[in-house]
Order: sequence, then structure tokens, then C-alpha cells
Amino acid sequence: MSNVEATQAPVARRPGRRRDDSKDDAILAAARELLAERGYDGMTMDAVAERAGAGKATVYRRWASKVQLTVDAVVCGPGSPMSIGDVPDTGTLRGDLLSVRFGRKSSDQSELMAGLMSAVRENPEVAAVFQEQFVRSRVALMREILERAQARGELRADIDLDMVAAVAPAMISYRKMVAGQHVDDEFVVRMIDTVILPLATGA
Amino acid sequence: MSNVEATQAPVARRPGRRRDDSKDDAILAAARELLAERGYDGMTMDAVAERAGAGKATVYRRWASKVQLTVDAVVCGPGSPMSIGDVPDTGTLRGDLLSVRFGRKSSDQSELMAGLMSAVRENPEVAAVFQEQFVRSRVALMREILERAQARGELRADIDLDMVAAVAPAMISYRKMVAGQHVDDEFVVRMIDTVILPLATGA
DNA sequence: GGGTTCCGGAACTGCCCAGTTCTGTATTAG
DNA sequence: CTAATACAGAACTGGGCAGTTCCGGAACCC
Repeated sequence: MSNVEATQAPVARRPGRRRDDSKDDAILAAARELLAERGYDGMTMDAVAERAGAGKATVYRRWASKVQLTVDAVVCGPGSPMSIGDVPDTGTLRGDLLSVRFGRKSSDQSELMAGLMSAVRENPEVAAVFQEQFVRSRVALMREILERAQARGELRADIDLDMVAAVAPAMISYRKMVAGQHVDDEFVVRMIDTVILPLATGA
Repeated sequence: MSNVEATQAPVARRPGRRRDDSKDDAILAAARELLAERGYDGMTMDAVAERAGAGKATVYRRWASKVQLTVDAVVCGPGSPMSIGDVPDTGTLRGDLLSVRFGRKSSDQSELMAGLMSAVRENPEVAAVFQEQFVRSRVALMREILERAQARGELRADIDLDMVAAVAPAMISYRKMVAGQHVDDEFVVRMIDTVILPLATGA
């Protein structure tokens, strides 16, 4: 990313206008918005530049390609993977699950996720980032929450943690991306109460 | 589709070479294969024509656009929506679910489904067909199977049929399209035994 | 045969978009 | 001031693909 001067030369400041670093964020934000609104194909580089109030040359001076910009936009976005440390121990599985739902920072992560799908299919670099940001981290978080509940003795004895940890992410993604329905609080709470808890705790 | 002659004129057969109806199937099959292999964007009309052993003019003589061809390819495909009538009553929920899994005709429906996703996002006609073929019909089938089990007295009393009916389709779609993993028999059987049955029957 | 329709295949048009280059301007160092 | 760099915006290049048109040939009716 940044230039590393091999020698200890004092890096004499070059003349000329300095790069406006705030434009990096504007461009990344524009890319994320367009991914969420129009999907990968709809996120044209012209549209990104226009929304960021930048010229295309400025975008390409900072990212080598659309794929690289997409990867950075996803990785650097808000709503980065939550870890178990971010989930307060409420004392019950239900409380922990609700706090994950209502303790989120960003709202439209699922839109971004849906917009990335076509890029995931045909681009390994995007697929790898998607996998980490939207799949691995979420299932891992669910698994850790379930393990905490297991330590409390809340869970059924014969539970298959890997399977159960995938149920909530699967149902939320399915509703959003396949069924094309909105994922609101009502749905999530109902899912927790009628699917996750009965399955995990036996009611 | 076919011409309807308003008057009772005897529809004098026109001269000239007759249309080769077998080409319809070849074109639809080529479209389905390419959708499954390369997705909607990768299904170019040139590729469809070439694989079907046809000229592009022949394809466009029969379908007005890529969207129309896609819709027909999905609707006319094998593996059309299964109904409860196709599922033998095995006497147990587990048996019924397994017979759905192992009684299927086509194998790569999930590939086709994944290939359609990008078209679903940006085309209402494709979205409507997708919704009916891959979402409504599957959840409805699951719900009917659950209701049959309920009539047998196999289910928990407090079950939420709509929610539970969505779990299996959601987990299968998620594994295939989001997690990017293969959906094999081992996975489906494990899902049935560790998720669906515990959830529906209480174990 | 003669007229008509379909065929595969290839050439062609028109559009969109990633990526590049140019133009005129603004900002900085010396 | 001059030289160097960044900027927004517009023009441009090149490739891919949907959809169209044309060609020579084949199949069919009379």
C-alpha cells in the first residue's frame, strides 16, 4: 500500500498537490452503497466516481481494478465481523441471540451481501472475502454463542453444534436473497423463538 | 403459442420447409445447461445456439429475447415442482423426507438455481418464475409433508409450520449458493436427523 | 421445376462498460 | 515565478454481447 523507503533517506517531500485522503473513504462508501443498491454489475466505475464526487482517474489512481475496489469496499466496511467478545453474556441463549440482533451497527449488510452474489460466482478474490466476512464469521459467532449456552447447561445433550449454528444464517440469507422478503425484527424474533430455541434447548 | 384461426377456414398447409420442433428442446436444454454451468451472464445467446447445434436466427425465430428463453427454460425444465401427491406416505416424517430427497428426477437443480440468481435480481419476469419454481413450491411441499406428520401425531404441539417448513429449503440453498459447498446425501440426511426432526418432533 | 419457408452460420449494428488518456485547474515545494 | 503532482470531468479505446440481417442450402407444397 504505502511506499517503503529502503534506505533511511529523509524522504524529501515531493512538490505538487497532496493526495486528498478523505476521498478514499468517499469512494469506498460509494462503492458499498452501489453494491447494495444495484449489485456488482450495476456498480459501474463511472457511477462510483460520480457518487464519490471524484473523477474516474482518481479512482484508478488508488485502486487497480473494479475487483480490487470491491474487495476493499467489503473488507473496510462498517459491520465487520462481530466476535463473541462483542456479545454481552446475558445469562440466557435467548438474550444473547437478541443482543446480537439488536446490537448491530450497520443495517443494510444483507443488501450488500445480496449485491455481491453475482461477483462471488465469477471472481475468486471476491468470493474469498465474501466467504470470510459473511459466512465463516457469522457461523463461527453463532457456534460460540451456542457453546456458551452449552456451558450454562441450556442445550439438549445430543445437539449437533455445526448444524445448528448454520440454521439462523441460512434462514436469514434465504429470506433476503432467495425468497426476496424483508428481514425485519419481527421475523428474527419469531425465528429465534420458534426455530432456534426449540431446536437448541428442546423448548 | 400456436396460431388460432378465427374463421373456420381449413388452414391450408403453407408451403416450405417445416419447423424442426425437436430443436425447441435442444435449445431449452442448452439454455438450462449453460445457466447451471456459467450462470445467466455466462449464458450468451451465441453459446446457446452453438450448443444446441442451431443458428442464432433460429433461436430468435422462436423466442423473442434472452429473458423469454430463460423463463421458458426454467419452466419447461425437468424437475418441475413436486407436489405432495408425488411423495409416498411412508408412515413417518423421516421416511417422507428421505423419499423426497431420493425420489428426485433431476440432480443439478441447485446449480440452475444458483445460476439464475443474478437474473432474478434485475429481471422481474425471471424473478416471478424463480419464486414459483424454487421457492413457493418447495416450501409448500415441506409444509404439506409436515401437515401429514401432524395428522399422524408426530409433531410437537406448539410448532410453527410456516417457519419450520422454510428451514430445509433455507439450509440447502445456503450451503449451495452462499457457503459454496456441495449438497450431497450425507449433508441432507444429517440435516434431517439433527435439525428437522428434533425441531419438528421434539426428537 | 418454381415458390416458399426453415436451416446453420457468419457478418453486422448498437450499446454498455472497464480502463486510459487528455484538458484545464488547483495545490504545493522550492 | 516554475516544476511537479492531484484533481474533476470528458473524450476515447477495446472488447463483449443482445439482437438483426444476409447468405447458400435443404425441405416442403404445388
